[in-house]
Amino acid sequence: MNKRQRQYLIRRVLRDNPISSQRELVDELAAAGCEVTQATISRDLREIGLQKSRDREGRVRYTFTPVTEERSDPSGACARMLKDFGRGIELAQNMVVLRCDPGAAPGMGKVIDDLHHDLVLGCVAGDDTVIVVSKDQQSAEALCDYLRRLGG
Amino acid sequence: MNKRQRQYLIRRVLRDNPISSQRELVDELAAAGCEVTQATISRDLREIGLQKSRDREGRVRYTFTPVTEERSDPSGACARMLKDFGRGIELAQNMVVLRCDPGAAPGMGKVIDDLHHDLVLGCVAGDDTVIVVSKDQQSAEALCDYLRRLGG
DNA sequence: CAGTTCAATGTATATTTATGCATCTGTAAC
DNA sequence: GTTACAGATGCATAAATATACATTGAACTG
Repeated sequence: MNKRQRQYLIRRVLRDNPISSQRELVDELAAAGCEVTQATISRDLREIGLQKSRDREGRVRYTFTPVTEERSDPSGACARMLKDFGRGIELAQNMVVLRCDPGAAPGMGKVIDDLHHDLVLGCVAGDDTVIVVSKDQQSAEALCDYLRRLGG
Repeated sequence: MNKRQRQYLIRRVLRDNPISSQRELVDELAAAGCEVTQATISRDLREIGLQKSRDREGRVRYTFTPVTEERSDPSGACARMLKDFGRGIELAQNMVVLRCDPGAAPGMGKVIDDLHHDLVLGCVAGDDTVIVVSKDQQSAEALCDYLRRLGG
């Protein structure tokens, strides 16, 4: 179990379990066969860009707030995010509405910004929704197709 | 200095200063003539809905992530938010784009959701931008007017 | 007024997270 | 093979935040 595998595992565990402290996460990882200390987890979370927060109901949760690694491969990064966290891509007038896992939207928005795609005028990410704004409906359609292909 | 005044002061201080711990905030408040302990600050921040987070550059910041007090007066709450944090309201096709102070967008989005306004199909809040989606351009124009009036 | 209740707050402490420092491991250079 | 170096990690602890409990004071009731 190397660092990269562990960080991937962390994302999976956090996505699938309600974790409210690094201590719990250490236990979950151990159960999954990955024994590391809280210190390592602390560093991992920072590197991945995950941080503790409360949602609107006050529940504690770790959300994905990207510290994107200035990718040399923006469309690859975007494709990976779409595959990992995407839940649906819809067209709405001159916009494309992306649904994704709770907490993942900011990260999604970041990789879309990083595409520097001509058809993207700008995008805003909430918690589980990203709205990507295009010039007009026609552009949005093309963009929507593009993103769907990217997401597989 | 009562609780409400103090919490208002906290928001002002956090908006105007780079604060990275409750300890610092305690000091700033003391300098402003409000002497309370870290424990009180901790409780205040939770009540207001402010939480520590890191922005994309890794800087620590307190952001406004609302625990809105099920207002009996949604449009009043919205008006207050617009006055306190708003920076501009623009029309864009079938959308209204609200700019606001960094970190304030989620709170802004929440109070707009709470309006349950007929013209609002939905909205997504980023960090300093809220996109409010309406049915068509005409509706968006009406909505834009409404919000501008609300914000004074 | 005495008694009751409740919100606000401080104190002390628990809990959670971050980090300085030492160690280990693997790789590259010689 | 040996030395040098860098990244990853643990250990111990510091720093930051949350909270259990006690206290106070204001508002209300009889």
